[in-house]
Amino acid sequence: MLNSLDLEGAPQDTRVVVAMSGGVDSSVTAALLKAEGYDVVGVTLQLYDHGAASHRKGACCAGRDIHDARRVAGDIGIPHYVLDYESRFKAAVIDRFAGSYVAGETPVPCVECNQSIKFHDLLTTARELGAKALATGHYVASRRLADGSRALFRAREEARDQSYFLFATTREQLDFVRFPLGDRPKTEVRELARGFGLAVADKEDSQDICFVPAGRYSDVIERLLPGAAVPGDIVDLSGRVLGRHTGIIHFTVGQRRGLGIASGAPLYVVRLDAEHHRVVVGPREALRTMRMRLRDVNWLGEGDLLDAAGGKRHEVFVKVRSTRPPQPGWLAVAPDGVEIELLDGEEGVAPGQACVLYDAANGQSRVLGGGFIKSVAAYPDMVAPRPPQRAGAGARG
RNA sequence: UGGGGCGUAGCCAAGUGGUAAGGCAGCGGAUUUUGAUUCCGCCAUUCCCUGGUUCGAAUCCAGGCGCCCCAG
Repeated sequence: MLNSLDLEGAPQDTRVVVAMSGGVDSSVTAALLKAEGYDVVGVTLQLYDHGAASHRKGACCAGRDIHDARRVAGDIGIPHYVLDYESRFKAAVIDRFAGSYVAGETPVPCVECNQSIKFHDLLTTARELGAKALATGHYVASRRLADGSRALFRAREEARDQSYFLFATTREQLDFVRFPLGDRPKTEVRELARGFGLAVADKEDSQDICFVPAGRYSDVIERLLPGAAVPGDIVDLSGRVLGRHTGIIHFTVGQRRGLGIASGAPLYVVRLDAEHHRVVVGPREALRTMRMRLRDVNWLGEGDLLDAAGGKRHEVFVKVRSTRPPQPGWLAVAPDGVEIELLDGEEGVAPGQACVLYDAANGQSRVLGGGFIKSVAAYPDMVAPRPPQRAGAGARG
């Protein structure tokens, strides 16, 4: 008989470390497990600046939030530790973030953080503390399969689903991590928070990059890597120079604002050429990507990726950003990596971003894994004629 | 200094007597636990200048200034 965390033993004999950010979700996670009788230990990671970001709304893991986490731990009666992960976080997340932009890519620091801090270092720490599991407040679900291993699924509330940021979680990590909120809607979590009398019950949701204090991520890069912003040309798809920019680190594929070029129609960043410090711009149509190559693929579907693909195309549903539903596509294992083809294409697909794969378009589909986008098919290759708007599309319903 | 054309916001541009469209750029906000996108809002008391006609002028007239083109 397994307990609510799919573990052997009674809750009171089961130590669980909860990663507490100081926000509502992780606080409720801790309170929930404590209420069930688990031996809960709260751990908060101090990840960056002590003071600078402490009063900023929607941040986590520094200053004010650490105090909130400590207070919640005290209120629900669990031991609480604050661990200094600043240098680890800087090396694994912030430095790589900056390097990625300099290389003309667009990083997803939240994935890096989950991958190398929360589910790596913190997981090790949890084991050292004698925990049988590490629980977080992420909105994602994991379920025990027949063979005892665990699989990852989207959250019940699709709008809250955070699986995009967790695709890189390995099977081993998945076996140890639990997500008690994955099947609960946010409104219920807020209610639980009030029910438990948590001080953070009405705290605003976190958003934006946590370690960027005032919203300008490029300031962080320039502080970290002086001289990283190299001015260059803004060119159109044919190479004609349209203007100048102050550094490709200020841009990402799909971006419209900030180009400062008045042409009749809006211009979007189509590609970043790090080697020549050029920003390539074009019309919105040029933003559509049909194919991409992935690196550092983490496969969480059935069996081995090669077996799963079986030498042929494998139907998948694809997310290239957190805020859009999975789109239909095909996965193929090529000699030089995994290639994804999208049926309808996506706009503004940037190298460096995550490409996450699912087994269905809707509902709590299973996360099949994903990878980082290494390259996208260049625009000229992509002018494959799109079918005209189906006039009768509505008739089929 | 012969002829022709033009001058409206940072850029493009509609408006030919009735009280300054629109697009782009920019700024601000909403949305978003990555970057973007998207959406919403703001953005010329004034039309190169001066004078005139008119109840009323970006629009008509005169003069000036500035650009552009064609010139045997």
